[in-house]
Amino acid sequence: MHSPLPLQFFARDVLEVAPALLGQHLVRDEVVLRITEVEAYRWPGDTACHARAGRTGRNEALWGPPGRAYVYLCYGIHSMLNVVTGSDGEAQAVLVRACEPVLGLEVVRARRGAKTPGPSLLAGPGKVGQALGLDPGWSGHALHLPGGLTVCPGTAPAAVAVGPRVGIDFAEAEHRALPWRFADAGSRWVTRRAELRSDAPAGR
DNA sequence: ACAAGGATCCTCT
DNA sequence: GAGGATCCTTGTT
Repeated sequence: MHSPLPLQFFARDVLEVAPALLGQHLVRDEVVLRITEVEAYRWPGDTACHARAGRTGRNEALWGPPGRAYVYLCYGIHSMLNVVTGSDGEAQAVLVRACEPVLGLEVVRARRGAKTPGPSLLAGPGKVGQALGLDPGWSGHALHLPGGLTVCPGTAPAAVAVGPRVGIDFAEAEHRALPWRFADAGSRWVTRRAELRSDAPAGR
């Protein structure tokens, strides 16, 4: 069992934290998942960010202190896990889009309904939330304190791939084009590889 | 109280 | 690779 990453890890700009989260572990009880793909969202200046709707009950955790979870329901079905970054009062977060299993594969397969093996088990943000047994009630949960769900040190990727974010056709063209999606270039547990570029990673 | 839209997933071709 | 399923949140009436 590891200690969670400290608060200051999350209390940085989202464009620093997002690539740094690749390879880290999401830990809930006996289930451990290694993060392989993330996206950054940051308000203002990003019409894809949920903060565009203003401060609402649904996105309250997004505006709160860093190191917390922001879990929202998408399409009425999927619980999407975000890690809040920056400082209290800002609205920025990292969406976890994909993971690869480390421990607790049995539990993950049970929660997911044990379909076909391989990356389809955990490649996709709705799948990650389901595998961890999350729902919007987890919004505001501290990820840097022991208990429940935490983010713990893992193994960093050898190379990072970058590309535009997925599923934000509603946003302005300028924001759709931002290369704010980051993935472990060496992992198969990633969605839509064709849209990623493996050259010079951003951040750091 | 109602209509609209959505940071997706799954099942087919 | 494309299309439909699915149902909650939000803003408006």
